[in-house]
Amino acid sequence: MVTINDVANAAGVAPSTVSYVISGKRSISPKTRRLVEDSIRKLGYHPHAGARALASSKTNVLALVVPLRTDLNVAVVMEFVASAVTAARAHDHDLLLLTKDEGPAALQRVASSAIADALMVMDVETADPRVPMLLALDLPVVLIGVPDHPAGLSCVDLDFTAAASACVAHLADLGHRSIALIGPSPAVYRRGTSYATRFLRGFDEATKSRDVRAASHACAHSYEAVSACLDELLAADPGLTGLVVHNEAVLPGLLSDLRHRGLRVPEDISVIAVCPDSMAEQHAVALTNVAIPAEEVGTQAVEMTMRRLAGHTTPEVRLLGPRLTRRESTAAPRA
Amino acid sequence: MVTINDVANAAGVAPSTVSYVISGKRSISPKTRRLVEDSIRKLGYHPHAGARALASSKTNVLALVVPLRTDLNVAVVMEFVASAVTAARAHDHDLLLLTKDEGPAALQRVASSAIADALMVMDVETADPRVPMLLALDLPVVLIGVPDHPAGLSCVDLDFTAAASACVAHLADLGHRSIALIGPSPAVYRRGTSYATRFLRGFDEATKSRDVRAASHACAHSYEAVSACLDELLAADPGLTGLVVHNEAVLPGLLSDLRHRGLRVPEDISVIAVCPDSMAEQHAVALTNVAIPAEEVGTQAVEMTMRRLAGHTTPEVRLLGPRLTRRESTAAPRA
DNA sequence: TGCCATCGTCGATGCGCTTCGACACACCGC
DNA sequence: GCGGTGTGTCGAAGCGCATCGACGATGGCA
Repeated sequence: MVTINDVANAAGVAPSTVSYVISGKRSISPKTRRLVEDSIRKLGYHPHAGARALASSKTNVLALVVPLRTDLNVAVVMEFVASAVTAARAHDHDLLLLTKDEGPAALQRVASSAIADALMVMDVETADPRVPMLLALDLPVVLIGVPDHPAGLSCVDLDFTAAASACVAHLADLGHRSIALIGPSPAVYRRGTSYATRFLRGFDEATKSRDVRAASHACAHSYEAVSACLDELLAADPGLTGLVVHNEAVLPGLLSDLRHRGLRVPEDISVIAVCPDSMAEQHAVALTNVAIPAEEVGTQAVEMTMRRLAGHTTPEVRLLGPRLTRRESTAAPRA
Repeated sequence: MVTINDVANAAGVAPSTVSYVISGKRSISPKTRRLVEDSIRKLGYHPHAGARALASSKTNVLALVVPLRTDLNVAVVMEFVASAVTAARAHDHDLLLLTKDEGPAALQRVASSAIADALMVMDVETADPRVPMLLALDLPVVLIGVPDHPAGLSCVDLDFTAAASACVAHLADLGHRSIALIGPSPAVYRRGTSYATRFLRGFDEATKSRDVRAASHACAHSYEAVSACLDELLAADPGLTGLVVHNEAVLPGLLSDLRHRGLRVPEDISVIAVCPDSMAEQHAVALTNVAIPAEEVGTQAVEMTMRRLAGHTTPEVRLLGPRLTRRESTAAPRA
């Protein structure tokens, strides 16, 4: 292993000088800098992460807590993770992956072992049991999602309430008088997942204020569940002409089931989805959608984290405005 | 921060004794052990990861290199990652996420900074440029996939060649005389992705030996690409009755396109997919499939890594046997 | 020419832990 | 009762780095 001493010897300077060249925390003459940098390159020197962490109490590692559930949208989670890794690397940080399954104790462990400098937490629940612990942790924490009482925690997410409004407004503007929300699986609601709750709230408020008949239904991933869900919704209101789908996994099954029922999209029924754009474009009938900007949320989460690490102490709550793209799956209902 | 000294003081022993209690590397009297363990619990002591890494040159971190591409199956990647994290935690290790985009240099960095104890590398290519570098690294490395010259590297993956054989055999046994492979996107083949190449080879060999007319076609994710792909295949051989789909993302589009063409599954055309079971079951017509055992591969990869870390020096290549499940999407062709 | 301020570099110290050799004590057999 | 063999515990050293105070050199100004 090549150490800072090796570099110092090669360059004919003191180890501390090498350290200052690397960190830039003291001024260095151009001559010395060149000398040191050449030696670093020549020897292929990389500072020992452990030693650095010990001496500086900074690990340059961000921990990310992800849900392992398959009832969440894996594609979105993956996209988020990917952009977070990339953004973290851009700030010279690495990403450590934790699972929600490990529970609050894992957060304790990471914090008190000084494994990471900050925490990013996905799949936040309305009354998330981890929040009090996170507050006590005195590490910077950024939540992806918004719990009921974020207190001193930073949060970032799509504004799902506004997203729901946008969906309802789009359909209502087209003239739909009866629309239904097909939501995530019951388990997601049951544990009070932040985004599901917020979307539902937005949907309820918007349909009420637009004077539109509304129904909503949680829906598991299986084909049977989708079918049963449509059965119920159509039975409850045969005049249903608009569907807001806040459950990406269900889309393929839903569309093919509609076809089986002889319901054409958008002629007989309009469908607007909350999903990544790539997913919306992938269907035979391209879907009107509100985008889930997983990539931007990931980037933002990292940026907020880095700001906290840089000393910004005031937590921010950032809700990204929804972006609705009209494609082929929505139209005015037939008179 | 509570240190090993605090624990030692609280327990009335030397710091080194505390260390030995934790590591179990020397025998400790039951009395002392209890004393120390109580203090640890009472103080909520967690060893400082950096200090530990510095002193022992072990980080208890596994690095995993994942592809960020969206032309790979995100669900499979996610499932793999999830099981790897879980398996790693079971061995008291954490998982650091790297992206393939960072290139070979990132592997160097991780190795020489002593950020991780071992590397797991996904999305391996036939002639992967990272292989020579990995060999030089003197960290344990486990590849997910099999390059042309694994030399001294451990590998684990589904036996895609055998999987292809199984698919062909299933269709041939049912009586199909003309079948086609719909593979991953052209880009995947172009960069020589290990699993795609191996599957194609297996497909070619099996169709040849079973005397079945065969065609194969790379296929991008878009609906247009799927459509064009089917156009070509059906034009080339109107007698086509069996489809082997080695591209999960394309399944929904493919199935709905077939329906549009008036081709019923399985009456007019049989479809067998290579995809996770959950995905196969999710379609209106449940799909006969060869499972992609992402979870088991993830677990195995970690187990192999841990074995290497434990001193097992001989690299192993482990190919998991394919498991075919017959569902509703395959049947004998009509006479 | 002499003094002070500034800039660039150096040495020493300590971060929290593991590990090695040393050591104290108890217990065995003769 | 003595030497010998373990067993359990301790103290010290050192892992590779960041950081702080100190110090020499250089240049400006009087």
